[in-house]
Amino acid sequence: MADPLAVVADLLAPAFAQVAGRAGVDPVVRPSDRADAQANGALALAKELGRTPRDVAADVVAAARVGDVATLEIAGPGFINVTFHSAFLAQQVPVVAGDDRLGVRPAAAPQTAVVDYSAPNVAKEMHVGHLRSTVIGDSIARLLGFVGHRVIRENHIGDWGTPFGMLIEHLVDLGADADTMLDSADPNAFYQASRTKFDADDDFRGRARDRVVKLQSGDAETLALWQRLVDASTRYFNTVYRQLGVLLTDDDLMGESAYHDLLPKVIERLDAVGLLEVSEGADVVFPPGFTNREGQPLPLIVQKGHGGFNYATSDLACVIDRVERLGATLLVYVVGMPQSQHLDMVFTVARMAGWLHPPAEAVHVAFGSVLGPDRKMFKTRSGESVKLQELVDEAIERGTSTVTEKSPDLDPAERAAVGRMIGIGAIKYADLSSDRVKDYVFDWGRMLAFEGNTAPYLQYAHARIRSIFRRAGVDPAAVRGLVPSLDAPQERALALRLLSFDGAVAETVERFAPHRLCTYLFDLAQDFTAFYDACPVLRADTDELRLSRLALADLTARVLAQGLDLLGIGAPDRM
RNA sequence: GCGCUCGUAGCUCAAUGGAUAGAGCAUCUGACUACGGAUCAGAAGGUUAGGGGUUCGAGUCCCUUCGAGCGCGCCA
Repeated sequence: MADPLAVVADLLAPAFAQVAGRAGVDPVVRPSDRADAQANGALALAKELGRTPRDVAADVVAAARVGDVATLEIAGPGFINVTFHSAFLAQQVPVVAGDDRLGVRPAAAPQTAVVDYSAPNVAKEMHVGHLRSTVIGDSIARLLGFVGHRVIRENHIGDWGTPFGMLIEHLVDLGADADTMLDSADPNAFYQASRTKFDADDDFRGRARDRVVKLQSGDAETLALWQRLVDASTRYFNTVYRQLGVLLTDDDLMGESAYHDLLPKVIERLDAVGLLEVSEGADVVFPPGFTNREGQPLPLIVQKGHGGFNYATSDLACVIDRVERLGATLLVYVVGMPQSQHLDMVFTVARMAGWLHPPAEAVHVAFGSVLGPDRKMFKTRSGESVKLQELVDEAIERGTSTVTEKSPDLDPAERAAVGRMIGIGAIKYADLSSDRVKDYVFDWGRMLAFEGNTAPYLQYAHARIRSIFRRAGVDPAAVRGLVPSLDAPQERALALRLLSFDGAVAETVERFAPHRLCTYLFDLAQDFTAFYDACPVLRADTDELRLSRLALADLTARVLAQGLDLLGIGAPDRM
């Protein structure tokens, strides 16, 4: 069982090897608009063999044993067009339908993958900036798990550092009122109030600095106060996470504080391998290839002049912890583009120090910004960053009101659940459906539209299929062993698309590119509506054809639901 | 100044170095008393920002110009 394109690639590989006289020639099988697929390998091979591409293609076709899978045809300068036998496609449908993973093959080499995402700060608001990391990271965690990797989610919250001196002192000053302040609707208020006091009050500033020292040295009372701050923020993060429907829980928290004890060790170990240098009073490492404004070597500062550590140190401790304690072989950082140079330097230093070495690798899954209607950074009218909580609330509200309008007969509980699925799905899908390295414009109207490449369109296709089954009175499980008829072109196209889920997931994972999966699901939904329009299901001419089409519809619904789930999006049965 | 990312149809976006650059929205034309019209079929719309190069083949790789955004020693 596999994607038909992968099947034909495997079948062509020996023929290419025979013609080339060596193994390891890529048949270069790609989707095609001229046929079901095309193999482009002959063009590249012709150069190597000093022959014409068409000659090479002819030899490959002659040597290929594709049996009853497909027909091969040479076209153009030397493409090999592949047309699958409909019987082969039909026979593959129940194989995929009978598989819990819907034909998706497990990863050839399962890894232990740490996915670092979301990363909000304690005592601060979550804003749009956290949206992308949270949504993309969650999808990648789901995808990696689905293809069989061992996934460790890590939420690297900002829970350590000098600001905690003033935050804790402010907590002390508030006394009995502290809890209401901490749990107030606006987490920024607490931070702002302490900041204001810090800037205005010399005495407070002094206490805050003393408090940092106490915190660093592990003073029990201070740690207890610190813990109250962390707990309050964690409660707040969790409400947002539950509303967003992301996987993160308290078990995934791995804040900066967790690495605190490892920081001196990082310095020692850098020194031990001879990488540590002193520059302007600070301990630094100079990774090659990085320069500053003046064109001089750019250091990664691991210990400040006054002896404190900074984020580079804790990021290095992170690498060590993930590789050595967790046994990670894949370190995924779902962090915005602006940090690319910093992460690049950290990875480089970690490699130089011997902490990050094959097969372990680190990947920066970078993403662009969320833009407002003016195509500038998404901000409120007053120039503040948009609160994630408000965005989520509005999404649910908008989703719910569309459901109320379109399906007034749903009972209130289901309406609320479906409204949330639509609103949250819309936000997530808008974020995931374009190439993550690019910026995108946040636009309620477009993301909630029922037309076009949106979550509601996909959810609707799913709901419609479920509706067919309710009407048909047929248990979906009963049609899963059927070999469907693929006589109509729409049936055949739909079947081929369904069988390609495997390949779509594979390339999505390989490139950490959820938008590839989105494109696939949109294509699938379009293939389905074309099928639905042209091929009557419940009114099919024969019972056999009715069941055959129900089988295709059922598999479509399951692939849609599974695909959406991998994006972290729900698929309602009615909407 | 140096570095990174982006620039594709009116708009929003696709396109693992492969044939004639594809979708959706909007626009226009058509279909069906509709298995949920939240539909389907079709048309029109392009010098892939400009220039040069590599390649059998470039939106994609390299160089360069222009434009946009973001970084660049003790914040995270």
